[in-house]
Amino acid sequence: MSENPTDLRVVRTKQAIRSALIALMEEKGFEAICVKDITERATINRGTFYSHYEDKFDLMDKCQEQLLKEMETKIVPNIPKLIEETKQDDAGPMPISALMPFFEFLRANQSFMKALLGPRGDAAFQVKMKECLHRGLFGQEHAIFKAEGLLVPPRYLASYIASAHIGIIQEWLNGGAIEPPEDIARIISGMTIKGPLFAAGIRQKPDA
Amino acid sequence: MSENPTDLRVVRTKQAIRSALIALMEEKGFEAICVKDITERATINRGTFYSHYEDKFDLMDKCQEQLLKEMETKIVPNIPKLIEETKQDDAGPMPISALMPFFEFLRANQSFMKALLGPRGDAAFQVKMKECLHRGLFGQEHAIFKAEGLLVPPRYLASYIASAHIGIIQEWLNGGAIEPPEDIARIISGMTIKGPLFAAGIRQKPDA
DNA sequence: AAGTAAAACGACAGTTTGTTTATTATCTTA
DNA sequence: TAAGATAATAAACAAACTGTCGTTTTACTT
Repeated sequence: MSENPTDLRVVRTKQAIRSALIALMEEKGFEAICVKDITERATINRGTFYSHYEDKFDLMDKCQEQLLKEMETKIVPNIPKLIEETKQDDAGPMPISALMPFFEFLRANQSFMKALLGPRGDAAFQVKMKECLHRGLFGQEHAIFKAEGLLVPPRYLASYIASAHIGIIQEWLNGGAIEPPEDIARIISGMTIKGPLFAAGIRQKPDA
Repeated sequence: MSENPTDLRVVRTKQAIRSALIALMEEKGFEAICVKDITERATINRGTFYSHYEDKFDLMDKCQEQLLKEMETKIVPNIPKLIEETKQDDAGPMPISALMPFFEFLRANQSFMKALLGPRGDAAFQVKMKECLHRGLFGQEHAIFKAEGLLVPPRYLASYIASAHIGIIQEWLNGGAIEPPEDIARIISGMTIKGPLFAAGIRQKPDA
């Protein structure tokens, strides 16, 4: 309810609860977590949990919402830049600078992201994240892809690209996000623009 | 334990349990299902459930395992054909015939697949399915992609392609799998071989 | 330093879980 | 088709988790 919690106790408890959630997600997965687990890990009273959240699902929702809100911030403002770079590219370097804030954000929130997108994560979050990417790429007034004249139904184009990106992110996080964000941005852009097989060096010169 | 259940009672109950699981998955999602729900829906005694499965997770595992086993059957035997078609294509029709059994299988198991891959589904299943696709494409002796000379790390190539495919499948199932399998196969192949942007008609003639 | 609000504590009934018992129903096969 | 085997039912059990409440204690704000 409280928008701006000024009381330090509230801030502390909420932080403890969220940290506990993330830690437990990595250990057991959300499904196996019960409220008792969370409160024990956060060393707070169980009743206190219920004074902040309805149940563990409510907690999860709030955490995801916050994350997605921030995430969108890292994408939307960079769309115009991305369009520029995508258009002018053909042989030169891949358009990566526009994607950097996004991947840096993912790395900064590594543990939670990994837990959410991992095998014990939340399928609903993947859907939300796809929608986020979708809005970022298609929902703008200066959208990359005008929905006219496509050879493939827009839904499928969007699904393909969004899912592929999430797949790369999962792989990246799963390996500990060792590679610098630039590398990942380059890999993703290359495969999306030139096509996965071509970018990988398997197919050569695909002409119509 | 029993490999081949000859007793009709066993067959009946197991079938009832699985049907109940699928129905409830669509309604509430796996997370919200309890054993009591399943047994009530299946109109069997709760004790009977426990004589067949350890818990709802065990049931889920068994169902997924069976599905994945069959699924692999629809992919692996068609890999050689797929390679042929992928190689010879450049301007002609997309290689689709090799993918048909796979998409037909998905459609035949529509409700369960949709539930598993949907927002209330199981993230672990998506991972397993990606591994399945991965094995199908990379794990063969006559693999499509030799792991040498790739411009993109093989892990990322595989993740990209597998995730993109699953994304398309999700979109397809989510819309009720209205389009015939051929159409979906064509869309998927096109984007993978020529690249999503090119296949969509946004970029033209991508040369190195 | 006083007033206020949060957190802790402990208890509550209601569910769900997994196990176990004795009993009934049903299938297999001889 | 009858006998024996085995699956399914019914009912009860402790244990764990849930969500809620009222009271007491703690600690933050001003």
